[in-house]
Amino acid sequence: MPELPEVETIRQTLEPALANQRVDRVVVRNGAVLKVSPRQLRSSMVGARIRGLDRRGKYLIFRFSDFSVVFHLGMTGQLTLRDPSKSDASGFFRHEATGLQQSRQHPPDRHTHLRVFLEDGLVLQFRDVRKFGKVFLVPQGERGLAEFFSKLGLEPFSGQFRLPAFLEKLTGRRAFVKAVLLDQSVVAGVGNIYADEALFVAGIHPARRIHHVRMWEKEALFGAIELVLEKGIRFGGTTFRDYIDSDGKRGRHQEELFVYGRQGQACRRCGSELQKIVVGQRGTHFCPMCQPRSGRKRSDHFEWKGSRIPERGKERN
DNA sequence: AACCTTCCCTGATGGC
DNA sequence: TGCCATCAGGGAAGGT
Repeated sequence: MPELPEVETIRQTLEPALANQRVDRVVVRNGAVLKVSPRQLRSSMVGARIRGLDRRGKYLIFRFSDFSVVFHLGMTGQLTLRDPSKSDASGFFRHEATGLQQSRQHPPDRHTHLRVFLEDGLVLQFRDVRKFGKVFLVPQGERGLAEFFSKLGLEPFSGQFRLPAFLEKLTGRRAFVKAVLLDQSVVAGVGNIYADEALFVAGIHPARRIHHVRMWEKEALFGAIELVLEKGIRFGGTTFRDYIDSDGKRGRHQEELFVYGRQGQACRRCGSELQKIVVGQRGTHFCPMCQPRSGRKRSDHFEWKGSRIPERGKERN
């Protein structure tokens, strides 16, 4: 599922191809994913120029002069470019850990709900098998966007992502720490993969209640969130990279995951068998040794340097 | 207000 | 081989 690092990767790879291009034509196949009428979307976009691509949490923002078109990719949403003058790739590839389908340049099919034709001939295609994705038309630049995102939580890598603000968001809450991480009004952009990864890095059992998590653990969690998101972006996210790049390079993040999708395999840090449980209706992966239910002792806490995994016995810094 | 459950949707998977 | 039940999961909605 596209989370912050995947959406950021998409943003980075799409922006150079789309910035300052004029929209020539908009074709809607299935309006189910649109939170605006096809007619209104067309009349706004056609003839207008894409000024740039921004991101907020898991939302991708196409900024025009007088409005923005905002995408949420849901579970299976894809935004891809197709050059009709080049031959299409055949078939789809399925990512083992995330289940996300990815494709190289592909012809529109019954899941391709929206196509945006650009002045240089490229076509931006929105494809979403499960239709959990959404497309919004947000009026008038900053004011509209500020209102649109008013309930969204702290934005990682921004000036607002600071420890005191994070702690403030946690006060008064008693839910599972995993559920709190998935709550987009706390930290924007963390989904199931990166929640599990962050809890592993912080050494916190996902089914502990947030109000029982110690202050030093919350501090570790704060740092862990930024660490795993940064790492996800650095490895190009888990999915969309290679069909956007023409050289076919694959993202490598799936090979770097600590716990997500690795149940039954050995913990990269201690070698224990990783487990999968259900927490708050979500599949949850963790290491029973590194993330004990009762919490780690502070003296056993370890600092992470970058994304390197501290080895056992060498974990104190 | 915070929390929990249900629902949306479709392809993959497993049992028989 | 075919058929059906089950599962995955982000976020909105509705109930407590």
